Amino acid sequence: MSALEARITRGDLENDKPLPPERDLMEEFGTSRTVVREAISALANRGLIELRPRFRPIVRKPDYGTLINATGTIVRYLLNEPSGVQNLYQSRVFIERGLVRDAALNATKEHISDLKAALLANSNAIMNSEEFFQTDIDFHGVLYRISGNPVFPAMHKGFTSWLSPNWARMRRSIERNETVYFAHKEIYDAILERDPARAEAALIEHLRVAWGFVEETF
Amino acid sequence: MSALEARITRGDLENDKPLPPERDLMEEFGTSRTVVREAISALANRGLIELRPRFRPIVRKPDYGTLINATGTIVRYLLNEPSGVQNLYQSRVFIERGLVRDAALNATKEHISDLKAALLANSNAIMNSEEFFQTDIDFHGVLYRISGNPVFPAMHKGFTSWLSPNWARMRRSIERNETVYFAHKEIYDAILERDPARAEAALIEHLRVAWGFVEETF
DNA sequence: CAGTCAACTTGGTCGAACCAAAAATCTGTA
DNA sequence: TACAGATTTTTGGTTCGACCAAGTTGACTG
Repeated sequence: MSALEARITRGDLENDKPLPPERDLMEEFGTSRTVVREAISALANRGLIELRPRFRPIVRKPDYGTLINATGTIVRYLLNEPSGVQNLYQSRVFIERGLVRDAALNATKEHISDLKAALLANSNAIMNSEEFFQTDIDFHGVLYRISGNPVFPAMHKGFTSWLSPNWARMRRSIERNETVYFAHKEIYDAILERDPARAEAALIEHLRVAWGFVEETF
Repeated sequence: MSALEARITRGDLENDKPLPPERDLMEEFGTSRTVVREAISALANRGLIELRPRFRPIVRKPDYGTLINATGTIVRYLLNEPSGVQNLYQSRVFIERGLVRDAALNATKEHISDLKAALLANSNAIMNSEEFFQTDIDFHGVLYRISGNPVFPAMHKGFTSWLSPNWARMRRSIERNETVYFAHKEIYDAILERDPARAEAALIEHLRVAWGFVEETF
């Protein structure tokens, strides 16, 4: 049963390597194949194993990303509840407010440089809404990375994948891209000037406006 | 397979009610019991179903708390990795910094009253380290509730359950309880005075000191 | 009417079997 | 010998039937 889980978490099964065949495992644990399969599917649901049909299960050392993946199903359900989207979006705003404040206070030259590059890519994509969407995500992604804590990039991945369905419905236009770009620039400038309050204010305004764009399509 | 999941998320299976027997489900979906069982265990692993041995599975409408429960296994693994605990604790500090800032800015009279009550309970428990531990958690819990966003209390539950193993090892004493209490009071006072910067500073110092208490026992 | 015990229900496990696709092996040709 | 194709073996996915033990139900008894 969960002895299998132990074998994985203990690490005596290497990462990215296929699991032993089910028939070997049932012999090793002295149990039936039914039990082995249930254990495997349980581990797969928790993200410790990657399961492709007809292929040997692959051991995945869990990282903060698998955490996000594992929660996907439930989050998607919660988003369908009253104010589910709002609660999540509000959480995102909360996080990013803290992130930009910290960025303004602590960002290194490299971080600033990354941010500038993301901003440039953002600017270059204004005419192409498809591409702009991605550079938009990337710009915010840099903010999450500046924290230096791997938890935050994972959260960013979660936010984007969970909220993008709503986001994707948004009507796009070059003017809106420009609006977003200038908002990003304002955030960048505030960080450059080491002004956390201004950075936070700029971010709040940015996400408020963006939320308005999304809401408009209900 | 996932048609079962649909039946639950669609809500035509009531919350807190037992699932139909496996043998009925296999008839309903025209599949074997093995498949039904795998589907059920999959849902259980995601927290949509509560599974007690020998009892009928109980449908659980997922909330933000089940999200935390579902991630427990993976988080516990991540905590065993290098700087896993540090990453999580740092995330907690980050969140609470934002929370106390917002509390200082937006807390209502009721919130302040709740906080005051939590502080009082904290004070009353100084002589009893066991009880103090709980009131300590509760005090921070109020901070999470003030946000008004159900995501945050769930995060609080996660932080406490994930970090408490480390926390529990901490050597306790009345002096330390007093130190913690005064730190809480400082945070409370700053919120009362609507001073976000001071509240944040007090919280940072508080959690820095507390971390030191924990680290001391490595 | 309450308590008890037997019969039924139901989740947990097992074993055997079959299928299809992947992996490994073999074979024949160049 | 080397390589491509055919063949065999392995292996995951699924089904069926059976058994056990614990929970549930209900009838029977005092």
